[in-house]
Amino acid sequence: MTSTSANRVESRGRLSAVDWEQAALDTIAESGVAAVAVEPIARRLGVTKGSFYWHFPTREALLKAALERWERQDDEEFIQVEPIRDPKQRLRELIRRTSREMQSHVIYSALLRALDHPIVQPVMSRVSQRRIDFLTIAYRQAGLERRTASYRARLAYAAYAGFLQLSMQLGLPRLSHAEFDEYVDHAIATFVPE
Amino acid sequence: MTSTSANRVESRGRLSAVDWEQAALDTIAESGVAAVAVEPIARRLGVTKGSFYWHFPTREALLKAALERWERQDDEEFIQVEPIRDPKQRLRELIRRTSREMQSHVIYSALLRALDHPIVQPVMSRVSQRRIDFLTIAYRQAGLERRTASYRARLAYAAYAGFLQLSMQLGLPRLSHAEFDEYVDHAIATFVPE
DNA sequence: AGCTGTCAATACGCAGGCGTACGGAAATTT
DNA sequence: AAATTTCCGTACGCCTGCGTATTGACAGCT
Repeated sequence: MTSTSANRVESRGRLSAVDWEQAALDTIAESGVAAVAVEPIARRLGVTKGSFYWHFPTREALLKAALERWERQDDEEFIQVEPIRDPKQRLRELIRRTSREMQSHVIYSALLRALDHPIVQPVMSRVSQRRIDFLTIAYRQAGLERRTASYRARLAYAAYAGFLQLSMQLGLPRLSHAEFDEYVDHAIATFVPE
Repeated sequence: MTSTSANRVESRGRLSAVDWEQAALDTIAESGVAAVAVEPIARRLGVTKGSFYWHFPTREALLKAALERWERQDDEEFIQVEPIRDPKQRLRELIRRTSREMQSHVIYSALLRALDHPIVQPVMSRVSQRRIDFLTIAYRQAGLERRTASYRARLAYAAYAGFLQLSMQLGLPRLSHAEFDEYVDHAIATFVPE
């Protein structure tokens, strides 16, 4: 549950910078980076621009702060899978998680559509690199040769990114529940050795 | 070579609707769908809005016409690989082509970042569906069971879409020429049976 | 009670893009 | 050559979003 509504009247009377950052992230999830505009978000929060320009010097500053917040949250989420000792099991679990609670990947998907933006780009670059490294390590531990592990990790990650795009926006694959499970199993069989 | 410049002065004196559509496609390739605006493209073509609103009733109409043009061009391009009889060979060739002349996939990548747009969405839906069907048929001919072929096709296509996004905008994978070739070979080994 | 700092409303100017109205020039037809 | 069609320029009004300036409301401290 992200605080989607939060008319500040019914919560507390004043806003903080964090409120604006969270509202920006909600907006990104719903309508993408381009929708992060001062006046619309102000309306959403039930205030006017006057509030915003007290907390932030500019629109870009809000975007930057929001993305840094997201990046930190994202790191924490990834750590949950790390303790799994068996690397293959860790990879399978990773794929399964991704396929299920995609809601948490909505923002990633939205940011993927804004990779040309100068503020978004470095954030995504870092996040993607860390995730690919994570995969690479797992593949190495699973016994793959160094370069092979690297390629496989990149490939699996590309599939992840593409899958998000296609399923979020295009509704592809148009599958039943049972078929979807089979699809995920197929992905695991294809990407996880043995 | 798309007609990137084409100051109408030095070609012919007047423009047609097709000129505007092509300019729109060039703009999409360079700066994305959001950059398809009347006045900037008019400046690019060396005319004013007066011209545009003679050929098109609205901005949306231009976008629609441009995308329909692209969709037709895209279909023709795909037919080139179709005559290859051996399905596995056909799949390999498809992957190789995609990895090389990515320039022709620039527009696809740009449209992928605008899947939320009501005009873009149905076009991409059709194009993606046709391509996935194309892959599915190849996989079936290669001996895969019906549902397995379907899943494999979707998975390979997701990898294609994700690869485009990551490589176009993020510069990932950051590989040398030799490494890149190995990477492509790895993709083929992973996605094409045997 | 008064001061001060914090947050927000109002009002303004500016820029860029959309769409309209109208008029003019050049090419094409008759 | 005159009329008509085709194409384009100019000027305007509208809207939306950015950022600034100014003023005001309220809280906490003294």
